[in-house]
Amino acid sequence: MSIEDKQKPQRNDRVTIRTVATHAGVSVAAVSKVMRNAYGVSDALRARVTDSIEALAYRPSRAARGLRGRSFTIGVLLIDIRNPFLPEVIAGVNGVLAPSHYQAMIGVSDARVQLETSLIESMIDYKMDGLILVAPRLPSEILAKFAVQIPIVAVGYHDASATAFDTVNADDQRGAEIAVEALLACGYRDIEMLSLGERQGHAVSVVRQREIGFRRAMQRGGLGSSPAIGKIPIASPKREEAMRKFLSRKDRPRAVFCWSDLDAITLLSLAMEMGVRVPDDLAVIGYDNSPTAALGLVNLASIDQSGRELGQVATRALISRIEGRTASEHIFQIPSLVSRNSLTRSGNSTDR
Amino acid sequence: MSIEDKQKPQRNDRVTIRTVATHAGVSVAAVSKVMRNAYGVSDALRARVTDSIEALAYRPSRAARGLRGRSFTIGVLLIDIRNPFLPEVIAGVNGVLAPSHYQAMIGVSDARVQLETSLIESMIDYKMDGLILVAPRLPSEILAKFAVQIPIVAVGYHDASATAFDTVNADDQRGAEIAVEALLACGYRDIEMLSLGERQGHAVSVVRQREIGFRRAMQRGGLGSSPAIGKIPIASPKREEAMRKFLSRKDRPRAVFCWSDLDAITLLSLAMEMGVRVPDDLAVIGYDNSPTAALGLVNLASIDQSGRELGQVATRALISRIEGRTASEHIFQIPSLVSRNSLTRSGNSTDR
DNA sequence: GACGAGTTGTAGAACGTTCTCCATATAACG
DNA sequence: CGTTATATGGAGAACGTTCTACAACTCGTC
Repeated sequence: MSIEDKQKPQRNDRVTIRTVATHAGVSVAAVSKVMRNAYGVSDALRARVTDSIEALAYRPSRAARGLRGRSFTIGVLLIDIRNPFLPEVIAGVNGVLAPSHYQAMIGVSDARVQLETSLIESMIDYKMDGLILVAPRLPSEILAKFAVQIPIVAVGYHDASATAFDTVNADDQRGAEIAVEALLACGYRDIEMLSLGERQGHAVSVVRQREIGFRRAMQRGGLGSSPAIGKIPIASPKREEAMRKFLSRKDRPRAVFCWSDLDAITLLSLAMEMGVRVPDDLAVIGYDNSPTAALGLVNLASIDQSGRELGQVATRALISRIEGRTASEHIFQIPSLVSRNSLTRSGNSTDR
Repeated sequence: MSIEDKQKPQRNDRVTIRTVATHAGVSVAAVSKVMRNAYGVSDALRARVTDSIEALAYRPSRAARGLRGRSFTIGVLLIDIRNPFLPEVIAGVNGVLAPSHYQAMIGVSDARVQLETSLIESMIDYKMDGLILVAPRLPSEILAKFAVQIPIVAVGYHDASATAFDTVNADDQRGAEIAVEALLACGYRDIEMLSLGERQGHAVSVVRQREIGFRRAMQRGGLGSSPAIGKIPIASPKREEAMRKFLSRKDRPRAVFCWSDLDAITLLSLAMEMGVRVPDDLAVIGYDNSPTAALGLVNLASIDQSGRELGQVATRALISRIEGRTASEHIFQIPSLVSRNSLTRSGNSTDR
């Protein structure tokens, strides 16, 4: 009320918790209590404070919150923003988060381990409340080390033995089996898989899981003990080259299971260009059931794992962990087949 | 056990600036100076401190930094993560940021003004150093209000009169003109545009700009003073419905310019299903030159605006603004045509 | 030797929250 | 009326940085 007070208001025009406290005629601690709806607040006080908050349009500073307590933000780490499967996961996360007071911040690692590490560290340094890592590249021990500092749920990361963090996956082994079974049911016997040729592909990755499922289903179907699995490079000039080579092989198989729609669609495209008829000369089945696969022009049969659902489940798991759960959870979803013309002329879509 | 507890004032094992200071035998302020490489540090001191930082694997807390000074993070706001054009922008941003000490955090607004506002506020509350807003929905006055609190660069937002923030755009009017000119050059005269039917579509949006360019080029080509512009709803059941209706019109035009590849590709797909031959019955030209458009199966002619480049330019502009520039900049890029089979049989791709 | 100028390092006050005590007021009980 | 329990509000110490003063020391220079 004295001269000092008169001189102070000229500072910053940011509305802080102190501004609210002054406006409501209560202490800073009281305002904080109301915000966190902590114990020991009378209805009258609560009303007065919420009114002031409203009137001043006060928003707590996330930075300051993070310094002391929770920041009400969860970090999402994406390996690659181009894969059309990932937006679905985000949609699922945002859907669950929307009605809550949490918000998602996304980091994109471009599949570089270096960047992945530094993004995770940044998110920890921001004191985010939890992390959803989508198909991370880092080994399990490292993730476990991070998980000590912050709740973590890994999506598309097969490590059911992890105790420090949760995992949410579609059953990729089963998905591959379903694909093979569908091909067998259509009468194809000469089947190969086209997988991803990555250097750092560890056993926990979805790709390796799909390979395992592929092998098992092939053996179970009596098609040899070590079925052929071709590797497609990631980067662009070599990628198409490898596919063309595959398509022009004289001993090209009759059907192919492709690890991802991303590659399956390009394969379909190149097949058309090279005059290889689908499905008459080559049946193709992809993975992810991406929007593009559903296009009439493309009409690619694919294994559907609902990215949206994966995102939702992961978010719920993360929140429960943030709120105190310590035992780790490992959740599986069962994928399903979406049949289309690339599998057989009587797919579920238009056939001309 | 209890003794250990007593002796454990070491509390959390987090390495802070204080830990480093103790380890190096200097003051906290000295460490801070080295970090910020501020004036008044001897080589000897610097060496000692950097050694300690290295030895302790110290990372400054972003939360604490944000509370006081810069946080070395820039926020990117995406309207919609599904549009394949946006990942390109992100790639551009990350490319420029990678060698610097800045990092990008992404928020997804799903085109909801409410969420857009709250994400921007959150990013401000995190004391991020700057914001890149991609195709924001908020009106210019509101953005200007935010821009007082934080440096802002808007991408895909046509408001060259804004003084509070920068804009980076492809020249969408010109892009539409190029599309029309290409159609004219192929001999088509009966041309319509398919645009986006959005309620809140304000004049600054790229869509409206493309409409303006379309009209101007049509008039210039002597094709009427108010050429037809159809509107396609965003949401999924009505969207396809509107396209089918368009395709089955008896007075269907001979050529169509579509505001986005997203819709153009679906249109192509539906055209095939309905037996409308492209380009023989209907020529189509899209916008964005998305990866899918380039597929042999799709072969969609499209206007290319390099999203990557847009992202790069925007990031550089933002950094220069963070580092002190106050005069606003409004940058334009010129788009170009990528001709493919949907425009004419002699597109630049395979024609059989 | 006194004085300024320059250089190098430090103390300590912010920043805006959370949250643990602690003080006070009121109610309950004997 | 004491005494004790219980409900309510507040003081103030963190949290980990940044950054402004300022202290201390070294050189020249007059």
